[in-house]
Amino acid sequence: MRVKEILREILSTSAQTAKTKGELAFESLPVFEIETPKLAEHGDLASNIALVMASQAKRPPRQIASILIENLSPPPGFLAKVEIAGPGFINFFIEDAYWFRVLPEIHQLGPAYGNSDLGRGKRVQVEFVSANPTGPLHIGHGRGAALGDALANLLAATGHQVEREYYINDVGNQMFTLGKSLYYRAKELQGEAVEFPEDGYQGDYMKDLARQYLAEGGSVPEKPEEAALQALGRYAGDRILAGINQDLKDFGVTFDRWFSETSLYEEGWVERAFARLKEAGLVYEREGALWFAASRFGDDKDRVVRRSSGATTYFASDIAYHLQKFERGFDQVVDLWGADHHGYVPRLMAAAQAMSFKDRLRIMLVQLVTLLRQGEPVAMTTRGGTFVTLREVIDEVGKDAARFIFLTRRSDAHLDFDLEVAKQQNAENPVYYVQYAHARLASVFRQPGAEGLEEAEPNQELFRLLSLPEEVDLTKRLAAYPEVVEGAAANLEPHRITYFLTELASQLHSYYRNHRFITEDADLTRARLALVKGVKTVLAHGLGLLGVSAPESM
RNA sequence: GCGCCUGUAGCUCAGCAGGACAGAGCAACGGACUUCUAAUCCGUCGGUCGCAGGUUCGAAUCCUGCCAGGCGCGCCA
Repeated sequence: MRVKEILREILSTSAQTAKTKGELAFESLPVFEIETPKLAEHGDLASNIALVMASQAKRPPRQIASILIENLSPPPGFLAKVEIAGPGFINFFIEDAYWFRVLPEIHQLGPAYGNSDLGRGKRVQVEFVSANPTGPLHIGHGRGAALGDALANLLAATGHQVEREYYINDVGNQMFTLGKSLYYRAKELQGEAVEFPEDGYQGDYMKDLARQYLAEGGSVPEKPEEAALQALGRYAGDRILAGINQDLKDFGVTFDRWFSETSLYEEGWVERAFARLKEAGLVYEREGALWFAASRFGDDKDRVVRRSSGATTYFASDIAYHLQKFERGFDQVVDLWGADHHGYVPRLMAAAQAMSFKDRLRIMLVQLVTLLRQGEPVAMTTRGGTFVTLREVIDEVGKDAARFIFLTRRSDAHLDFDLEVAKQQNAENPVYYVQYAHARLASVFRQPGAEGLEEAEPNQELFRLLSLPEEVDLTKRLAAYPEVVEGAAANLEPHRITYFLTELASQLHSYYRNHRFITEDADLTRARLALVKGVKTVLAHGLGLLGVSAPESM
């Protein structure tokens, strides 16, 4: 059992005991915190229980704290010291020997240390990237990809059954525009003086695609007839999607399912969604169009789902898609969207509420990435064709550095991504700092002096030799790891892992620099190797969650 | 005009669903390699937490109002 849980239990028990003995009066035990204080003098863990009980018990917090401490019955060898501090905090100092219990646990669990069963039995879907197949992925998509993948990893590590999904908008106008763009680029290549349409996709990738199309013997009709353009659009869409798939693979991201919007129509999901809303009286006709009464669920206004032309809207597809998702039985669905779609959230949530799966849907917004090159912003628009692709970023700075940098920010904060900084392999680039810690340890275990010793079953007696403050602190950090993973998963915040790893690496580097692990004393060596083996295991686990490699050497 | 996100050290950002004197990296300055990888370590310098009120025993954190930056407000996707 974890230290925090033990404390919570003995504190609750103490309060109940005091109540029974008539020393404290309270209706029900209020919610209290147990947390790691910022300052070491305040102990390993501290609780505000006395402060939050004060109003109910009608006594000063410090007095309550003192009563609670008197009634405490901790397990033997657990507590070194308990203090009342400040306004009434209870500070707990845990026996060093107790912390070292985590080391055998890590050795035993190996790469599974850090996993938990928090989400056991829960099916979760993470839908991310879902970029329209009208052009290559750009750097903003990269952030979404890194984040979605790390989230999925976190959820999987905490015992959820996770599915990664990519939604393909392959219906409607944009496929037609894509076909039109291909058509005119092909005509240009054939030497015809045509004028490229203003609403076409300007990027050079369309020229490449046209070249490829012609090289494969594709035919270009005389006139831009609709059917021909649709076919060209499908061709281009397929090729672009294949490119996206490849880019994502090289970025370390794979999906369990690529979901086609078209299939929603083929399988009747859109009609099913309409029928369901109709039944509930939430759609109506006006000016020839069909409207969903989104304003009844907190949206600004009602929204069109079928235009007067008879064509359904993107929103209609999305309602149907989410209905389909929940019919698949997910306990939770996480949608990762670019922040430029945030205005769309209320209407989808309105639909979710109307169909009563609102509490199972979580829409996360990924703020935009401002790309810099040597401090200068780079303008990006897909249509205008000026943008830095994810492919370029992977080629220039590498998958590991890119993913790590994307995950050093909260998702709802804007991100400045400087290509030149990301490329540098120095201290400004935290990914190498963490990877280097791992590589250094790998090197230690390759030393002749480490032979055989690392295999030794670590026993508690041995850990008495770990008396340095940094050794105890490092162990405490390792012990905290599973909780950090759970917190990151529960709050959908992968950046917590990034920060944890940077701190762990920092502690390790400092320890490494000041002390030798392989020493004259075989027992001490054994103990220290057991400790740093634990560090190495946790570093590898954390990097794995982020989708960043843990190199054996650098 | 309305809505969402952001505003913490010169720069880039953390701050764990309010807690004890606000943290890290970079930059600047000064040190440390005959020793398991110096992509490292040690030290110094640096902040009215955008501003003003409010709630609380206690606020960077919650509420209100301003200010600044970003994004979005279609029978587009």
